[in-house]
Amino acid sequence: MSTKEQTETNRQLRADARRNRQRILDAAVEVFSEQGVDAQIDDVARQAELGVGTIYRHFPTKEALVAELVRQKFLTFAENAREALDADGEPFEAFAALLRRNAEFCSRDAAVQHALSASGEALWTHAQPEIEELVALTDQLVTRAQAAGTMRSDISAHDIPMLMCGVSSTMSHDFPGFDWHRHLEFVIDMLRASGHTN
Amino acid sequence: MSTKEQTETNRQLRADARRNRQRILDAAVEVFSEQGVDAQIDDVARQAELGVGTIYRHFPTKEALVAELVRQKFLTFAENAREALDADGEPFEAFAALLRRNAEFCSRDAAVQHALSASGEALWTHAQPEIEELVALTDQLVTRAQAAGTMRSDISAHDIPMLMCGVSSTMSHDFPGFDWHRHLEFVIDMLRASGHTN
Amino acid sequence: MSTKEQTETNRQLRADARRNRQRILDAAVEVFSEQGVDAQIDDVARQAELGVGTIYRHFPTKEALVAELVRQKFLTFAENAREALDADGEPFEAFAALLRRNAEFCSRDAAVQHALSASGEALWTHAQPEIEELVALTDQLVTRAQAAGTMRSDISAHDIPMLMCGVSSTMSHDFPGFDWHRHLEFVIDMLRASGHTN
Amino acid sequence: MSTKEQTETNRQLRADARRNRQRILDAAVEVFSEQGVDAQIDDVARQAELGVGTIYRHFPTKEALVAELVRQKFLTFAENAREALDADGEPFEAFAALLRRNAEFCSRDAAVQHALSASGEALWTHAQPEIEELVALTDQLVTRAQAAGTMRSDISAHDIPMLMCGVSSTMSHDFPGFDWHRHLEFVIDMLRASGHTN
DNA sequence: AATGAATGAGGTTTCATTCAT
DNA sequence: AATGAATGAAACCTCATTCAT
Repeated sequence: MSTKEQTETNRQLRADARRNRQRILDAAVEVFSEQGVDAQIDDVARQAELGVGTIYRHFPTKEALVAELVRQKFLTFAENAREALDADGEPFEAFAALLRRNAEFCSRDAAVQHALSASGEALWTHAQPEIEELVALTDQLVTRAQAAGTMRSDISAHDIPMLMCGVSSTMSHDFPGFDWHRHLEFVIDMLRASGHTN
Repeated sequence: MSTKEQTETNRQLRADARRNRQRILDAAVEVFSEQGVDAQIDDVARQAELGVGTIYRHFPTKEALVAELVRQKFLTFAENAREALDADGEPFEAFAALLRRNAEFCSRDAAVQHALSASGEALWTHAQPEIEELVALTDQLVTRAQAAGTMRSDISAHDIPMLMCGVSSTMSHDFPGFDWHRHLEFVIDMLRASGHTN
Repeated sequence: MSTKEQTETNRQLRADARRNRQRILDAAVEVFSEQGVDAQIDDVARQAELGVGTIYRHFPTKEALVAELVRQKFLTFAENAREALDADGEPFEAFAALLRRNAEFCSRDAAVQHALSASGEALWTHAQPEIEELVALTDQLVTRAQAAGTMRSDISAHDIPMLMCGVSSTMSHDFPGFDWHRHLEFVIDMLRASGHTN
Repeated sequence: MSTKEQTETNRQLRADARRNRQRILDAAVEVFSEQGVDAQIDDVARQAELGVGTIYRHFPTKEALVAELVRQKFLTFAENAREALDADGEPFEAFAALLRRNAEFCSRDAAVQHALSASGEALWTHAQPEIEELVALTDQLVTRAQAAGTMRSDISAHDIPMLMCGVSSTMSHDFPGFDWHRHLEFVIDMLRASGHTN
């Protein structure tokens, strides 16, 4: 077998493995969203149409799988934040649009929400770099909006995940009267510099 | 055994039983706060210095015990709300004081917070009467503050548990930068009629 | 319930538990002897006619169960050695009788034999006190027989377990021609001071 | 492809295959010696720097691989025995030298020792021819030494593997005071005709 | 009524073996 | 022929719940 063929074969295999890895992550989102993180790995395997062993080949423990789900969520948040930073338009409104986008994204899979409430710090540490980037980007967005005078000046970048986490908690409780869209708009209104309505 | 002795024995037993029931609830708060609702019944029993069997005499399942914890929490919320309704002073400030008091109460035991994120609807239904009373009282408090012109007029009684639930979620994450006192003050700001600062 | 009754009840329960503990140990000997230490805990449970959980209540891990089996074996060795020390008669012959007795005892359950070859040091450490006592007693027996001039003078107490371990290894292989009785007699002959035949 | 090319390719492949087979056996000795026969096939593959699939091409099951290891050990024993038979010098001393040589050889890889204690008869049967040859050669060596009057006359060829197996068991236990060199010398003493010291 | 030992279904994880590339 | 990803039966262990004392 020539070197080229060898390389292509390897790539092929890796592509296969990579596709399975994605299948696992997708299945995990699906299953954990429906049943909470206490769902069984066997159910994830069944959803992914793969053997349990395959999951354990990709993720050494169940916790590692959940941690990766968390990381991917923060990765998306950070990507969205980067786009918001590049976007034209009024800084505060761009920021508000980002919050709505991220909340919408969260509402589509409850998996990570469940995960975060149930589990320990190991989850945060795995996503450390992504979290740090998100905070840095948020800081830029906040600073820019405050400079424009359209965001409350006493808001810090750290307040945003805290408030958004609150919005997310509204999503995961089906208590009567709970409405995360409404919760989010309260938050956005509060962040806006008083006197500035859009 | 004479009737009198029988009665005294019964009284004795009932007093014992009542005390044990309370020991169990206290132990459950302690243990679930520390370890989450996934803590074992055996741990609750050990903390209560009782046998597991005794817990099952008082609560048919683990879920029933957790549900009772939830109910008691709403009971306290309702009691506090009743007191706030009786209190003198500016209606909005009285309401804000209630929120601070309830949040403080929540922060002292994380048990229910953990419980709510992990479990299903059975929890809500067990506490139905207490929840309904709480909503009714909240409605009165909200209406009164809105009549005084110091609370945003578009707030409904249902928004309060939703926003407070968000504050509670801040308590149960030890994410860097999270501070539930700060979150709560943001919420109070959200509720206040614009132009009215205390 | 009176204090006396209470105490009796506890004793009753403990007696029950103690009997089950013994059932587990007996079952473990039976199963590990037949199938080796790789046998499943479920099989031990079935043999003991108990649930798996009961085994795990008595022994935290499978290894702990095996370690206890080892400890009990050394306990018996030490008891036998103590009896040999008390026995009348020629010191070397008393010692030889002890070796035959211990070997016979070993041959009746191969469980520990299997265990020792398969597992690590954790096993030794659990039985440390029993091993030390056995060595001390062996030392006395050896010294006494050497003083009587009927045992080779260059033998040390540590040689005995080493040689007996060799005899045991003969038991656990069903290689054609292997005969542990014969192996043991070679060992005893070798230990005897030359010129002294019984 | 020309016939010549075909042949060369085949030769190439066969040489490759032979080299891989040896790599596997070497890796197996290395890994099983360190971790016991419970080590994973994946570990053997990693040590051999080959894929697991390649191991399964050469050996149908894990047991077959272990059995081959056992066979090779007996092969070496038989070779050594043949050399001992050819050697000049006092027959008993030549035999003792053989035992020392074989023990030394065993002590360098504990793999087979571990294997034998853990596994069943399939191992013996695979090595049947080599074992039979070893026994035949041992018989000649024993007879010769007995004829010379330097070995106990009641020793049979079957006693030798039994006693040596005991020495090997000393190698695989790191129990305090165990010393296989010392054990081996005791065995040699057992075999020596009384009154003949070297 | 209280106890805590016993239960066993069910969860996570491992690993010999197969098979697509 | 070689690779190593995939498989899934089977192992260990947990824990809500039951039940004999």
